[in-house]
Amino acid sequence: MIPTKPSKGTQTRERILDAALEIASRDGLEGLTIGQLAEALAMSKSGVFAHFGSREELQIAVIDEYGRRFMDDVFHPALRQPRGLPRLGVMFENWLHRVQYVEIPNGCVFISGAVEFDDREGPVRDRMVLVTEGWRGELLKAVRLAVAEGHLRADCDPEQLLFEIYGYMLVLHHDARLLRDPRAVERARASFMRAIQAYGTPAGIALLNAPPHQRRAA
Amino acid sequence: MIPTKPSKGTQTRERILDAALEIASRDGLEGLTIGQLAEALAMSKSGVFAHFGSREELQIAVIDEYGRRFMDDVFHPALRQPRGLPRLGVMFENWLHRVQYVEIPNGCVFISGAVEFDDREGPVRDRMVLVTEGWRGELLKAVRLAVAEGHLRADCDPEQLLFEIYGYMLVLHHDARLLRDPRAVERARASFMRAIQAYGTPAGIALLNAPPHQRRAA
DNA sequence: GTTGAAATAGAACGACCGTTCGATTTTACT
DNA sequence: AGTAAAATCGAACGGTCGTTCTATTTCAAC
Repeated sequence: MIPTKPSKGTQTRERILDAALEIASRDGLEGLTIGQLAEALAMSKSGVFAHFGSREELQIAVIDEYGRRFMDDVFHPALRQPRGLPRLGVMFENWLHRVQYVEIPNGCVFISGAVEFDDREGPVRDRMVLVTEGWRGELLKAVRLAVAEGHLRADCDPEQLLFEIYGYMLVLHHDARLLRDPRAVERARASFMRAIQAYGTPAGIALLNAPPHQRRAA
Repeated sequence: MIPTKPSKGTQTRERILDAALEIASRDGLEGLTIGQLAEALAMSKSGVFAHFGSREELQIAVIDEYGRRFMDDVFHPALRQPRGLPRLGVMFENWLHRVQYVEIPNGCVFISGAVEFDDREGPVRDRMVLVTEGWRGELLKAVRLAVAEGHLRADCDPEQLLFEIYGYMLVLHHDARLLRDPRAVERARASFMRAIQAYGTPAGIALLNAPPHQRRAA
């Protein structure tokens, strides 16, 4: 199938989504309004509106697009690494990189969305849960593979380790953005390393520390 | 000084603040509106408004009151414990207790407020930072005392441990509220215990595990 | 009980919200 | 080039927001 030139509508939709991601990162999904979006794009409110049909659909589209970009930055490149701690380690480093250079400066839709919708029912909340659990599920698989490879101890509870890793990322956001602590990134890395020290096998830890990550390898 | 009977205005202000805390916990400080508040109290908007002078002042009052209640539940009772790991452990348990029975059901103003105001300037953000750093400062003191008492290893970085503990609480909120994971409380406790295993001395760990916490002791 | 102050109500304001609808412009295809 | 469809606009809707006024009611001290 030859890639068709995207229609005008599709192009505009992408432009809108791009601006919407920026606003939603900064102000949250609740702070994302159609009027604001229209002004940023020099369009009319109804022109923007027509592309999504409702604000809820717009919010859901933003969640999906944000998740896609996140996975492209953090998850997919790490799949080139060998299973086990090397792959998990690169996932964490990619994550840290994205947090440092994208989410700390601009905000994170996963985090603000989680807080905004954690006690609200409806399709937006459902999509937040779906996308979050998608990423967490992939992380969990990576941890389990590390156990299977013998890089993490057999008695390591993968969900427990996942819980702790996720916590380090949440507090990294919190400390870097609210408290403006420049040491937060290093603290998060140290926390991860300490967790691996506790849950890892000597062989796995050696594999994690040995080679400089070659994230561009085939 | 004999406690004067609170004037009508003071009484109403407390009623308003009480309802405001409930709404702000659920909907965040941004979701707290004067109209909603007035309806919940069966008052007029202007009647409510007059007690605070502006919405910002109301938000700040909510932050202060929330912080006061938090410290009364979590921090102050723990001061009856001996310095070091016993005190730190009770602080953590009190915290866990409050999260489990207050903040998971109703929401947490510290967390939603942090996300809402982390990239906004102004007095509300400043107060959020102030109250958050107040609590974190007390926690830090408790950790440092545990090092001084020899309950935590001399090479333990108190700010690093604090970072990790705070992370466990943030992910506990996240998992319990967004993902509705009932195991999150146990996961947070296990994370804390693992951190203490890593940073603690044998003497300190023994002190932490030995006596059932007697939180009512003088 | 009277009186001055404090507390509350009620209406109105300009602003922005999401959404609808009909008119108009722009695109895409034969 | 002509035409049907797609895209966009502009105005309007009811609603809620924080805030400002001016009354009116309620409180508290003498």
